[in-house]
Amino acid sequence: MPSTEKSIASNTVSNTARSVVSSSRHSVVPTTRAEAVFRQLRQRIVEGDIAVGAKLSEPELAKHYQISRSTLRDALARIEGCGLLERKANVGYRVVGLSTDQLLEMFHVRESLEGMACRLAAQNMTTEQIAELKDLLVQHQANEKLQQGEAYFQKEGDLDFHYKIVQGSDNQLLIRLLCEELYYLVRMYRYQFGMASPRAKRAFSEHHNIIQAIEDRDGELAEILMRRHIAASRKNVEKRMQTHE
Amino acid sequence: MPSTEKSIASNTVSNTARSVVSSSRHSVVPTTRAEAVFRQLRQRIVEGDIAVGAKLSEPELAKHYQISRSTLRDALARIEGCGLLERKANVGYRVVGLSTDQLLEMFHVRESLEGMACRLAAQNMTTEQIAELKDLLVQHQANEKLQQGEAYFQKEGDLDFHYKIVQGSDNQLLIRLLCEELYYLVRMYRYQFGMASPRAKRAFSEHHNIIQAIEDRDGELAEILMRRHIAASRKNVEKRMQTHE
DNA sequence: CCACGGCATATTGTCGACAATCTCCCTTGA
DNA sequence: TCAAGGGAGATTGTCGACAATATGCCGTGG
Repeated sequence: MPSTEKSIASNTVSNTARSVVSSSRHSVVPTTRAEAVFRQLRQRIVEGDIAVGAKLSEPELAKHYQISRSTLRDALARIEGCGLLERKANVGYRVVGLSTDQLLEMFHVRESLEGMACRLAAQNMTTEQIAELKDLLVQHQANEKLQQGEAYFQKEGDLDFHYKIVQGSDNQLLIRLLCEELYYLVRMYRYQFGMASPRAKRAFSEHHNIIQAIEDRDGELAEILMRRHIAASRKNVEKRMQTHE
Repeated sequence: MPSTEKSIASNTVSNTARSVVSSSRHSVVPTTRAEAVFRQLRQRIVEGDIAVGAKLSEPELAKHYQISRSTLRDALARIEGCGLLERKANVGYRVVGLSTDQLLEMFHVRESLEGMACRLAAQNMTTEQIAELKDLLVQHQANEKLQQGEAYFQKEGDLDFHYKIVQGSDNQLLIRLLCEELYYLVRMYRYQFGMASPRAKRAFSEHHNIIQAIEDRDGELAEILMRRHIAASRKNVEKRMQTHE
């Protein structure tokens, strides 16, 4: 049995509903020092504990984690693979910047990639996976009724929803690109920009329709709905950008 | 002048037409040992000089390139970022395997990603970029007439065509995902499977129509055409799979 | 004959130190 | 005052050695 919920469980604040929906991610225990530091550092960067655009000092970080620079550099290289760090020769690593342009770029990539994932999910998801997906939505609904307005956790739940669909695509490459590269960036943006969505209710409805299309095994429709769902989020951001500028 | 065509020049067979269309890629000179070995090793893996699925011996490679294991590991980590290597803790790096399933997965990802790239290219490409794209197609046509049947080099040119469109999308994330991660895998597959396309003429025609849609700034059509173009290649492979099985 | 366990070997993970390069500041001169 | 050049300091790149782990072989027992 997979008995590793320690580090996630240490997030004692949000245990009410969050761990229920997020428990399926990252279950294995780190095997090596570099791997452990990799995960810790990645989380710190995602959550904004290390500022965007900040330069990382190898000596300082190595001392902080009580590891050698070699081990730290191994960890940093992995984080770079997640798209969270940039490296320049003879200069070092730097947390990627988060411009609104980049945010829109991500939406475009997600629109195409998750659209395809949704099409494949309609084709490949097992009935059990679909049932889990529906359960997730029910939990979200109850969750939303409990703490309405607190859109933040709903948004983390939103990512779990997208996560499950991508997993259901049964396309390893797609899963890797989205779950191991893009979604960390997405989460970093959400921590950074707050992302109090005024679209909560509509998003729920859209999620529901997407599940319906998947259940009907209508891949074409499922893809269209997912693309519109993400495009709507993008347009929402674009509108707010124009307002605030 | 960039004086690093040694290992490429050693490929004396294909200098006739290949360097003409592919010369624009990767022109900068490597700055560090790790970077240099990174590029050499990546090319060796792409071209199949190191067999797929083969395990890489760090001591052996370090000795071969006359560098320390630390430097080599740096290079290997970068190659892993290209999706060409897999790493297992306490076991080491291994060249990724190339199953036909994975090949189909790549087609699906490219269909969605390059479809979006094409849509954005229709929107963002400059007239000069479009002109370059047309020039490229003209070169391919002349090239094809010269060595008709030799579909292999045409295929490398095909990748240049897709490359230019992705660049024209003006979406840095998209460019990174396709040009710095997926396309190396694509090229590795082509070296491995030969990929003597019977679709050469039709592909030319499809390329032409795609350019036309981009020139008309019809992003919607451009995306559809690109997706069909890639889907057709996928179906072609699927058909051959059924035949040979 | 096969399955299991332990040992020898080789490989990977980690460490600390040195070399090469960049950054910043200060001096110098116009 | 400002621009250019040089030097001190700090940071990254690279190296070789040691420790921890996996792999394969061999012997033992059933």
